[in-house]
Amino acid sequence: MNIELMEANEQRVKIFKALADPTRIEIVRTLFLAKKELACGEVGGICAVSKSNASYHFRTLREAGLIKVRKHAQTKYTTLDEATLRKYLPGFLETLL
Amino acid sequence: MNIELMEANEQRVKIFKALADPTRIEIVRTLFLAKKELACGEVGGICAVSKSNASYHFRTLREAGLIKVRKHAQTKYTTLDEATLRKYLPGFLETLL
DNA sequence: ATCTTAGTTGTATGAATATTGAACTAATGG
DNA sequence: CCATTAGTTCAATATTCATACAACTAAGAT
Repeated sequence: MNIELMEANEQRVKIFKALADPTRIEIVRTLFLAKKELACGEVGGICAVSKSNASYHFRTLREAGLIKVRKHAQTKYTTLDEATLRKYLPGFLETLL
Repeated sequence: MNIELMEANEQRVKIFKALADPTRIEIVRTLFLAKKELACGEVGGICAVSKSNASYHFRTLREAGLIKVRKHAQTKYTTLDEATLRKYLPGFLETLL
């Protein structure tokens, strides 16, 4: 059982855990469909979550490499990290259409 | 927020939960690479899991629609459910190569 | 019939996750 | 400087999930 495979599988598990939640699926779906950046606070407008909970979901997605963050003033704008998605889940985003 | 989307997302969450575990990733990977059926008891030879634990993992995968089961005598042979995989995760299996 | 083999199910336990609310930091605007 | 806004962090709680072990069912084999 080689080491590279184990590392790749760890990454896969992290990604699947990150997507194994309805709120986070909705975040990813919104980011893909709207083709625009999303701020943490806007998530509350999509699903019914508190801001601290939204922050937690964003961190989970970020740590899995699924989103990237750009900071401007107090606001953090997130976008999908397409490189990760293409590497580990090619074709997945299109199934959200 | 329409009802069809919510149902599809529930299914997505179920699938991602099912794949969010190293043992189950290995099972899926083995089924794909070996291109043969796998019996519950054989899982212990791939990862270090007890038979009841292997049974639990198979149930999780089956309930997510990721594997199909064929029974012969006492043995249950599983294969990937390619329809589900193609619908929700097209291109994923190939990333396991 | 008895023994063995393959798998399931129940219960218990510990680990990981999700959610909340309050306190906090950092940037902005008056 | 003070108030506001956006987000993070912490502690507490609730829920879900993974694992183990024992008891069980079902199908064969002798």
